[in-house]
Amino acid sequence: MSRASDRAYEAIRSMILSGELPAGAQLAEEALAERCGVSRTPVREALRRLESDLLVTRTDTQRSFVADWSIDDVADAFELRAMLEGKAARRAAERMTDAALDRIRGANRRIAEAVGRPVADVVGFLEGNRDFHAVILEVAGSRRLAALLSTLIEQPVVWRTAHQYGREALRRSHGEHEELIAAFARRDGAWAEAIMTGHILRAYHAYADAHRGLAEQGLVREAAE
Amino acid sequence: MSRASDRAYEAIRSMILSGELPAGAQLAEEALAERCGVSRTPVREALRRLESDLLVTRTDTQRSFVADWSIDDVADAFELRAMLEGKAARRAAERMTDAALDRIRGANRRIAEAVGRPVADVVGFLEGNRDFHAVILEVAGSRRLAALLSTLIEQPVVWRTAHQYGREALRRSHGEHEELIAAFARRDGAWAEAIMTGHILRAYHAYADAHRGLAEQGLVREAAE
DNA sequence: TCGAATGCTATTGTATACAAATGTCCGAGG
DNA sequence: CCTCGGACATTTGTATACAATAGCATTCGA
Repeated sequence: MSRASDRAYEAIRSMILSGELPAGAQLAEEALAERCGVSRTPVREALRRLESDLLVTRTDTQRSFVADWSIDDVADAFELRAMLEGKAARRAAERMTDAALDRIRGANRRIAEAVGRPVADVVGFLEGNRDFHAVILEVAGSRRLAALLSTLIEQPVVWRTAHQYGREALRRSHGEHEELIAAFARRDGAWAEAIMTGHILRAYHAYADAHRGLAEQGLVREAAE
Repeated sequence: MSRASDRAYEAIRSMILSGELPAGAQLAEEALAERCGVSRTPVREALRRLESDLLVTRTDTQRSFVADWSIDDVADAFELRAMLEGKAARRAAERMTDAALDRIRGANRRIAEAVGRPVADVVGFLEGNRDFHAVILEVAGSRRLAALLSTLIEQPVVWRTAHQYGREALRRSHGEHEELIAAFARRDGAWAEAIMTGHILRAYHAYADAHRGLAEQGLVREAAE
């Protein structure tokens, strides 16, 4: 962790994910440097990283803006993610160890707890979910696959609408994870791939439905205006 | 094209691809800056880009080295590339236009010419091949897919052994391209995907065979020592 | 009134200086 | 002979100054 540039990266990233910096906003290095309390050099580095994460775009004249994800972009990203995570699940099933399986079970147990709370703990759910998928990716054992997926997993729109998911959707997610665990326990790669692909695509449609609902209420574009 | 940093990127990249900078060599910013005739700042930027291309790795203490691609890494990359390019071919077939089809045919015609020369023109082949795949990716119309694939297409080991391919392998490649064109002409996504996946995997095995041959002659590792 | 040229401002690109961190090597002590 | 420290050399991180370039608005001419 090289202090300043990582701090800048985290700071800008969270400003984008939270919507504090709305889609289309210009990202001037000097202004960001001041807001992050560092100089332009680490900010520049952070912007390049965010650009490769596709959270930031640059015009042909090198000016940076918060990326504006259209509905099609999100669909595109989910489609690719479904394919790649499916692949990861297949590889993971074929290489699964008992120790890793325990960690995956633990993550899903934490998810169950978060969902079971009197008031569903969405942040807890997201954390458990992240761990669950991270262990699978680790067991899949492909640096490249991990690198490719890392640019697809965190999208601002999704992040901001995750809280719209109902308890039912969270519970269904937990159930699909249980099925994945069964596939892993049997080391059945094809099964794991099928479930994972469906799991991601279902998550996409849950997002799309929630987003459509918001759009009808005129609640989505406000941040960009 | 921001002059200095792009020059540094191209310069370092070609030094790696050509083997002038062997796998495992340390990349000190100052030394590279001097070799490229620029200051450290653009070199740093170039190194970050090369790192995201997986041509350069960094230790936990932030020192950069030319990435060392093991056989497994290469297999891994080809496997992913086969999947992603297959997907791209499917999408391209579904969205193909007559104009794009003409460009694809033109690229394959240039490949045929390069292969047909008295002495096979490998550089011409590679250029035509690049165009061929680039148009498909363009028609597929997924920025994300293009971004993911860009980190997989150019690998130093492959680059250096491409010249080992025999004329027969080049001709077979051309033939597979013709079949792809047929699938595109019929807008048959499933067909295009199947052929493309096979095309990439065949290329992988051609590479693996050539590489194995070199290894037996003890000709591969010399650059790393 | 419209369009093009021009000067001003904002923003990014590059170089360089210095600080912080890492690696290396050699000597003292066990 | 090995290991543990510590000084020195290398390398990377950050800040800042300055240069180059793009954007913008205003004005001048037709």
